[in-house]
Amino acid sequence: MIKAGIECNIRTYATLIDGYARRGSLEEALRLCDEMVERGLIPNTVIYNSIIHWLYTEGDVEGASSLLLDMIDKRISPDQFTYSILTKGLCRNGFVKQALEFYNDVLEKHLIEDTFSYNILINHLCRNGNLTGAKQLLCSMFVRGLIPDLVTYGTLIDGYCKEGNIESAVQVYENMIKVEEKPNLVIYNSIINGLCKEASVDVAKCLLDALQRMKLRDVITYNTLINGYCISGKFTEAFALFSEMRNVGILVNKASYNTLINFLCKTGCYQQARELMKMMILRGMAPDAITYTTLITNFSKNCSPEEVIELHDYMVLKGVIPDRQTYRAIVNPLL
DNA sequence: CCGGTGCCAC
Repeated sequence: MIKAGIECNIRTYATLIDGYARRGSLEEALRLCDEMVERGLIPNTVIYNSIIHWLYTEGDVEGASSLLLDMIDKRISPDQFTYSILTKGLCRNGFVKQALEFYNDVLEKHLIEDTFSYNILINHLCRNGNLTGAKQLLCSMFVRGLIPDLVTYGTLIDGYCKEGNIESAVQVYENMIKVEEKPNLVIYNSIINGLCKEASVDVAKCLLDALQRMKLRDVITYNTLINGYCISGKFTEAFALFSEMRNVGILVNKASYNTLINFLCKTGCYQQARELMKMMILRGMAPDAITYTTLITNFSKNCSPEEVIELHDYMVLKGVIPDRQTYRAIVNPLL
């Protein structure tokens, strides 16, 4: 663009900066910020939002905070994106209480009314098992005149399903239907997961068949049910479903393999588990940190230290980035 | 140009 004499504007830089940050190159993103300033362009709210978001994702709460202060200092006004980014950043780094306080503060000042931030808070309360708090937040949305959307309902349904409280999940589902919201695939997947975890795999399978007829299913639907079969000890069905995916045109992913590898390990089939890991490599999928943790923890309990180290070396050679905790706790002491 | 939900481990 520069060579062609087309001027790069803030939007050009914002796109590049977010792209680099998204790919994990925060340093390059920050370098581009400097570059644009040198060219007389001032980073706007969008750019600040993007960088703050990716700093939080990396776990750099301090870096994110100082950038926020810098933003305020330079009188670049935060918007509803900023608030939701802060809400999620605080939550995911363990500051759920602060996030709630922050959000109440923002609401009291009538700065913003935003479903996104509510959804984030509800999600984190659910994950911490505080379904009562999550439900209260839903109520306070109504009080503030905010309309819950599919994500709000889906988040609560998932929360209740994970808690094993199918009755409440159904209640939320029915309320959702009343306000004319049709469930989306994400919600169906949560329900399938809930059914599997309370040992109703067969009901879950019926739901999958129904979704199949509507052509409404994806790799997560299948993975969830494969996991459900594994939980119930139905390996034949699990592997059958794994094979069936190819026929219906849904590509297996790393999670599909990881699920089966885990349950092969749990039933003592360590060599088969390792073979399946090699199979995923042959299919062009490098093992990930979860494959690594699954195999290493199970091998360390049941196989020789040499085998564990050999396994570690092999996976690293194939491109895995070892899970730090697993490496420190298990592999490192063996070296 | 930036934010929210679902599958796999510990």
